[in-house]
Amino acid sequence: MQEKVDKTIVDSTSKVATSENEKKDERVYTYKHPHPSVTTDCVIFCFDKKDLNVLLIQRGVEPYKDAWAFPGGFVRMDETAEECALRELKEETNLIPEHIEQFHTFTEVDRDPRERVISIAYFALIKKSDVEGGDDASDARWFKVKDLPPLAFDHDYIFKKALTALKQKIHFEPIGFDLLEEEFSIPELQRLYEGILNAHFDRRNFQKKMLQLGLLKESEHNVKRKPNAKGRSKNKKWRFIMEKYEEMKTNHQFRLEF
Amino acid sequence: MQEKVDKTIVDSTSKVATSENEKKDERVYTYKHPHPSVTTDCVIFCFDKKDLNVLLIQRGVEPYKDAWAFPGGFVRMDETAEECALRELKEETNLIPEHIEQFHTFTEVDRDPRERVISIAYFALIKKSDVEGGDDASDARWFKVKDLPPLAFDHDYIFKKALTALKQKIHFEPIGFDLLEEEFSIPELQRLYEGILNAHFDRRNFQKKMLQLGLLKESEHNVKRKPNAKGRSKNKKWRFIMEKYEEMKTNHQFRLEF
DNA sequence: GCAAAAGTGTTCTTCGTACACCCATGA
DNA sequence: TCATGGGTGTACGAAGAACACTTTTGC
Repeated sequence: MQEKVDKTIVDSTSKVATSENEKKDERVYTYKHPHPSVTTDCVIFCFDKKDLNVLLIQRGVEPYKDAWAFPGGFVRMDETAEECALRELKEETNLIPEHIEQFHTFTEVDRDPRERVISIAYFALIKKSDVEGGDDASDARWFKVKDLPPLAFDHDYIFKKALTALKQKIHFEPIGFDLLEEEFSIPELQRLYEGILNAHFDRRNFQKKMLQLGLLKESEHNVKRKPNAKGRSKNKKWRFIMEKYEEMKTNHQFRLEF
Repeated sequence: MQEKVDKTIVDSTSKVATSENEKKDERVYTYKHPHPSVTTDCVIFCFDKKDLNVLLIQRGVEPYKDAWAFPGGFVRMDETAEECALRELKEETNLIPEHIEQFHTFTEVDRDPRERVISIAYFALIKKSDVEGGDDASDARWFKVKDLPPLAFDHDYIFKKALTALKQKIHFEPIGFDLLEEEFSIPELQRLYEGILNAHFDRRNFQKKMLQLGLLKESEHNVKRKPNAKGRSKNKKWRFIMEKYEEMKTNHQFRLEF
């Protein structure tokens, strides 16, 4: 009932800021109703030649000591969940993703054995070239999606949902380019799609479809050939035209499907 | 950093269950770190002849007194967010949805002026026949999606996301049937799709596509005609075959797209 | 009785799919 | 030099889109 809801809100608002004046370590926060902890977890994807990879961090303490888990941490009172996810990512792995996206919130009562923890989960995409430089944490490692170790907490389930969300999303939006370098070949792009969707496409049809979308342009660095040279040319590189995509999206002309 | 995260978890675990023995009203919950409140909000859709509708509840107290808002409330410590959404739905509107689905979690720091509140949002689908009987709350009312009043908090934004999520979902899964009666005509189904997707389809192509999916069967109550009668027959009713859909889904044969 | 809605099939065009050869690259 | 991978075009079939007439239904 509406009355009840608002009453509850008023109640729990009455936080007794017990000890603003005490020593910092002894400050506590008191509520008339129990509150869960809220964290974010981040499934970071990176694509390397043929394989989709995710970044895991090995836990140093109980519970699930030595098990692998996704990076994440507690949402602060002055930041949104997305800001939290980005901050934790930076702190724990020194990575700044090309794309980040909330995909699900996990709320099973016993998902953390210590206390009630609700986790808002994100998937993030990163280029391989961005990884070199970042990712200096010794307890962090990349794993092939097809070959993951056992994960802590409910992170197996989180991963499954993350992969599903990624697959769904890539059906509709050109987020795959966030996993590739600025310039890439069509076969690279195809391996990416095949890796994520766990499928196989005909090379020629894949290329035709991608080029028909009108979102790719040839790199200026491609070697130019004589107008009627035959057979294979040098490895062609392409670029994704973000502006074109934005334009098509606002005009509702965009439609990708694989 | 991993260390820091776990330390934080340990800290905030040290909840001082201050007063299990005191009078219930004076019991308080104390944490070493501030915790946000966590609520669920529920965007309930219902389809009526030509229009998609949502259920809103008029607020009785400040803030946003008299403004309209989605039903929802605080997540209890012993229930998942989905259980909470269903419980609140039942309590506030006496409705039991055909389908409920989490679509986004809203975490803007100032979305509630009183305190930090994170809201896990669901959309729910309900048949019109289920509404009659439920929905006895005097402060609740159905509104056409195309004609909503101003909403409380960030509920305008929540609604926009809910509608987008519903549109996305109905592209891929036959959840539209949860909004229709057990038996329905093809034109009814078409109006539903057109209403949700805000589009127009050719009647004959729509029917062809729907029947081709193989998920519909004729009602046994349809009047039978002579084998070679001409012209229009009586209004035909159809049923959705859930078992067939499940079968196709497990065999990865299903593919809907509008 | 009349206007609005609903049942019904065919044609054309578009898109997806299957498929083969030649050449560059690097082991 | 040989195997692998990459560039390129065409023909066929399936699916989507456009489209008219007749009958029922409800005002």
